[in-house]
Amino acid sequence: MAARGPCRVHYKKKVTSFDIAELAGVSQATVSRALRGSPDVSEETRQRVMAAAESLHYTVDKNASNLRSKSAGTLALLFFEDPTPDDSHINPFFFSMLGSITRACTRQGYDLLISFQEIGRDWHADFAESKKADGIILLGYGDYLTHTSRLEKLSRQGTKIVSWGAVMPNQPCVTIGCDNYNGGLSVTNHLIEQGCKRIAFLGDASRHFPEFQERYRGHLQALRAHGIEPDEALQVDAESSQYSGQQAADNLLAREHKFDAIFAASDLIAIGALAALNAHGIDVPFEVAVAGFDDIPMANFVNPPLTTVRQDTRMAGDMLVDSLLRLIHNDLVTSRMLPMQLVVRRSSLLREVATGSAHPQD
Amino acid sequence: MAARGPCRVHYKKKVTSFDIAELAGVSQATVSRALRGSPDVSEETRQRVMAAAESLHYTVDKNASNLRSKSAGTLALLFFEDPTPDDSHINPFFFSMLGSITRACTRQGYDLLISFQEIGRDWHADFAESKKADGIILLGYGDYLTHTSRLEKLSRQGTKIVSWGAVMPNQPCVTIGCDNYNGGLSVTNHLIEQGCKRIAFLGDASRHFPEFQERYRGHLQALRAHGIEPDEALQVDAESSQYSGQQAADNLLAREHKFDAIFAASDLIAIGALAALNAHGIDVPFEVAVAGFDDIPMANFVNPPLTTVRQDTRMAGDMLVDSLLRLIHNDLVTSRMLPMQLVVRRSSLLREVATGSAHPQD
DNA sequence: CTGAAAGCGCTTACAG
DNA sequence: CTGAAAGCGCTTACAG
Repeated sequence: MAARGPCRVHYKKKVTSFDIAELAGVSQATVSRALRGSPDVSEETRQRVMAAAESLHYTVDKNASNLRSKSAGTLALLFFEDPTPDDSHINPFFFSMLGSITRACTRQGYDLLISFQEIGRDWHADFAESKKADGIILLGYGDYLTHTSRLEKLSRQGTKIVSWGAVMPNQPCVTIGCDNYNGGLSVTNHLIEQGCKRIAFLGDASRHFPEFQERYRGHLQALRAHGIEPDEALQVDAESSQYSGQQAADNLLAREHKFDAIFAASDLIAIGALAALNAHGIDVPFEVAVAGFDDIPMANFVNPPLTTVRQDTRMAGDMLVDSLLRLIHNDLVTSRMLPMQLVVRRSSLLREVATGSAHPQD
Repeated sequence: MAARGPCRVHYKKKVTSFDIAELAGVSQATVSRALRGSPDVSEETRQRVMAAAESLHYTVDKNASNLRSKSAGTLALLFFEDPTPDDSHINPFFFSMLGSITRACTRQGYDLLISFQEIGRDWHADFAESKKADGIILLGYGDYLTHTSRLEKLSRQGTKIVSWGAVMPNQPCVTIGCDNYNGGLSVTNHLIEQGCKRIAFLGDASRHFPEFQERYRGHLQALRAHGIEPDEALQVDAESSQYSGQQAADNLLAREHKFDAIFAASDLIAIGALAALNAHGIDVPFEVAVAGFDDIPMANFVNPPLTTVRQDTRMAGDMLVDSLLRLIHNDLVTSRMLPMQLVVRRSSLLREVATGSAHPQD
């Protein structure tokens, strides 16, 4: 019985470098060299090999080449944000990062593997992860403390890791992050300049969320610099989600402490707060000014448009990939802090300010 | 000179299945079988192998196993949304999909490679893509027509592809999508029930955007079923972005045709329209009711909360991965349409309706 | 149920 | 500048 139908696919034998070698009239080794751009191959030979490869739609088998050369040619992106029941509530900010990281990888000739596995749960899966990729990029607003010991263990095993987050001493791995402290500082300076005196902070400012903590530090510093005594009753914990922001704002309103501004530790929190204020019939910005952090694309389209701190996701992605590759090549790498930029929009505009433009940093 | 410092890393020899074999006192072949869960291995042997593997932190080398078994163990996710200058303006809806696709892959033991390369540009990169992964999942609200011929070519070369999009005859590949037609139908039915008579449609309803086109078809059908003659002046092209939605709404307002509702082809468009209406001091919903499509997480947090059509991203992701795997295994696969659900929120509520619950479909 | 052996498709010293 | 050959770490008939 002649095989037909489902077996059809087997007839098409895989094109290998030997096929190209034969067609180009060279050895298989030379094909490999030519295709990898080795300087040892004469230009004329290379041309012939390239043409042969093209004509047979040949591409190098990644598995074979990686096996042989002992590099995966792949980086892994691990979202370790604390899981929400609903997958969808991931910070859009990280989606921007995803874009820039992907492009940076492509530019560098690496593939990008992606995973949402919580690093907190399945030790084995993480480890497997570390063997499939040459290195790992960590992304998330999750609880750092629960991850720290794990990170240290992975690092000790030689896994190459860079993380987006708070650039601080004693981080378990190379970290790239924005200048959260000065971001917090400029937001609160701006709110004070607008005449706000009782500024609430929405976000968990504990050691578990070092980025929020840094933003809060900047906030406190700005208050003190203006002779305003911080009031603990004006800080309400929140994770980075609209829902959490909404709840935090509701909490704050229930406390019946007066406040004239909200500085939310992230745009999602700010947008949740906006919804809560709205539901209570409170006018933004005239009764309560609001500012966020991240400058997600939506920030410019909520009502009113949200004052926030822009992080340069493009540069962040480039730098994460660049740092990881240096780590992989055993080059020198250090953690780095990226500049940020205050973006003033209507949600905090009580007085005239040069609109749309960045606020000068102090 | 004894090597030190940077060479340190070479001392740590890679753990292979031979090491496990020795430790467990079996052959390397048995290690492989035990770890892959072959029924040919006695439970007792398996236990011993597992323990040995664990104690040496051994994990199977993916490159080697894939090379041998001739499968990449990897699926690729290709975003082919028409590129924006700024990476960040990708539809959050697809981020939800990304989450569910990732999890579905993990469940099935596949890795997920991700790429934003526009399928329209680099033929070679695409082809390479297709060799690195066992199959490709296509995601995007981009212009289908420009991609069709390319898809057909890839399909003909035996590349396994499934696409998220409009389920229609003559699609170049297996397609999973939601019921856009009935989605459009129920939105417009709902708006009419609320008393709206002149309903604008914001979105490119041409063959280039078949999903929008289907939503528009449903919209027209609902109008006609209620004896309302569609007015071409009330359809304005828009791509799926807030900016484009804002512009479209501005355009619509400039036309000075009266309208009492906007049905936006996506939530991003709707949110842009909301911003435009706002800027013009037009009250939503009482002067103009607004509805979108997708139910992105932000839809519930804009002001007012947005009526929209929910697509089940969880099921969508499962189904995309499942279909692709069937395709890879040469099983029978057909395109499938997923149910959708109208979600009524304040942006379209002119009369009393059972709040928060789904609107009964007609 | 287990082992010995072949071989997946490359890369890279080594030798010329 | 090129070729012959070894070998990366697995999986899987094949034989027992």
